[in-house]
Order: sequence, then structure tokens, then C-alpha cells
Amino acid sequence: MPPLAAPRRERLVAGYRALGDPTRLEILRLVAAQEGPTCVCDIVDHFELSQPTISHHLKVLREARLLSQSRIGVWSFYALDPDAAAYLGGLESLLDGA
Amino acid sequence: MPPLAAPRRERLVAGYRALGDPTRLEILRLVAAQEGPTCVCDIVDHFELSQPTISHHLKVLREARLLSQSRIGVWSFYALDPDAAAYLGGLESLLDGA
DNA sequence: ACATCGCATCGATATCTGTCAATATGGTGG
DNA sequence: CCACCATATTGACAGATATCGATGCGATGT
Repeated sequence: MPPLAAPRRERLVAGYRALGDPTRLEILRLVAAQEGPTCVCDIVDHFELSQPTISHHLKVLREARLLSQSRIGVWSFYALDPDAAAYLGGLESLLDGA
Repeated sequence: MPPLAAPRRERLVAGYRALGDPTRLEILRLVAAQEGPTCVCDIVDHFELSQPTISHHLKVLREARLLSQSRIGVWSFYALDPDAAAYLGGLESLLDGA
């Protein structure tokens, strides 16, 4: 059983680490539940946390490649990265040695 | 879109947080690759880390219910919790609103 | 009984993380 | 241009985490 290659291991660890926070898990569910990209202002409104804190969590999710960002004018929008769920969701196969 | 119920959210967060560490991810893969339960001594041998550090990581994985523990005499064995992979692996359905 | 072995726990420490207030950045409207 | 608005970044700080050495504690062998 060879150890995981470094790039794959790092992406997995970053992804799971990003999911391992209740606020970020809810942000992800909120974004995933929308039809299209979600405005940051709407995300901020859904939590009791300050705007900088939400911005920090969005950065973590972005850098873990769970969310992608786009901008229109002053507004910033986030959407679920389409590969992310499949990449992290395949836990069974990962543990079965792939 | 109602927020996740607290018990489920906490279990998910604990599980993903436990996976979000390179050492623990490799421990999990190592244990999952064995036919039966894995002795702690074998796990310790696979890493450059001290025995207390491995013991700490095993405790985290145990408390996240990713690993289960059993004992035979002096030895302690760990095995993959059968539900764990399915519970955490269903990311797509979680984000699709279940 | 005693020494030893396997593992868990404790105590200490350096680093990381979540949070907020303050500030910066950059687009918009008067 | 200037005030304003939506986000992002910075700085600070309390609390969590990873790590190790030392210690504790059953079980085993002599």
C-alpha cells in the first residue's frame, strides 16, 4: 500500500479540513442549494458572524477548491466547484486503495 | 433550506476535521488496507512520529467514530468503522439537500 | 515479586485557527 | 471629485492543535 502522492494528499487534506468547520459546512450547503452563484451579501446575512469572518471562510473554501468565485461590478459571487463533491465524496474508493 | 440538525452537523464536522490531517488520513488508509484489525504497534512503525503522537491521532479518529477499537491482552487494535465511509462519503447528497 | 512490554495519558510548548475591529481596495452614483 | 457601498486584507488575541518527553497502568514472562 503505497502512500498517497503528495499533490493528491494535500488536496484531500485541504478539502476535508475546509469541511471540518460548522460555519464552512453551512456556507457550502447554502451555496449548493441556490440555482446560480450566490452573492456574498446573501451569505453574510445568513450568519451571525461578522463580514470579515465570512470573507475568511470563503477564502478557505476557495483555496481548497470547493468554491469558485466570480465578480459582477461590486458584487462577488460564489458557486460550488463541480468537481469538488465528487473528488471528496469518493471516500469508499479512497479507502479501498485507489 | 433548513440548517443541518445539530447532532448530524457535529458528527460530520468531527469526521471531516479528523480527515483533515495528513497523518490521520494515512492512518485511515493503512487500517483500511488491512484484512482484519490493525495493531497499534504496526501503525506506529509506519510513521516517523512518536508513539504518544500516534496515540493522540488514534483517539481523534476514534472519537470521530471513524475507527473502532478492540483489545487482546496487551495489544490494542483498530478497525475502520463500517458506517464511517458511507456517512462521510455521501457529500453529493448532503449538498443536494438531504 | 519484579522487570518489561504495549499503550494511554499528562504537561509543556510552538504553531495554527476563528473571530472581530480597523483599514484598504475598488466600483458606483451624485 | 467625493461620499458611499460591497468585499477583501491586516493586526491582534484567545483558544485549539500537533508534537514530544515523561509518566502511568495493565498484562506478560521469568
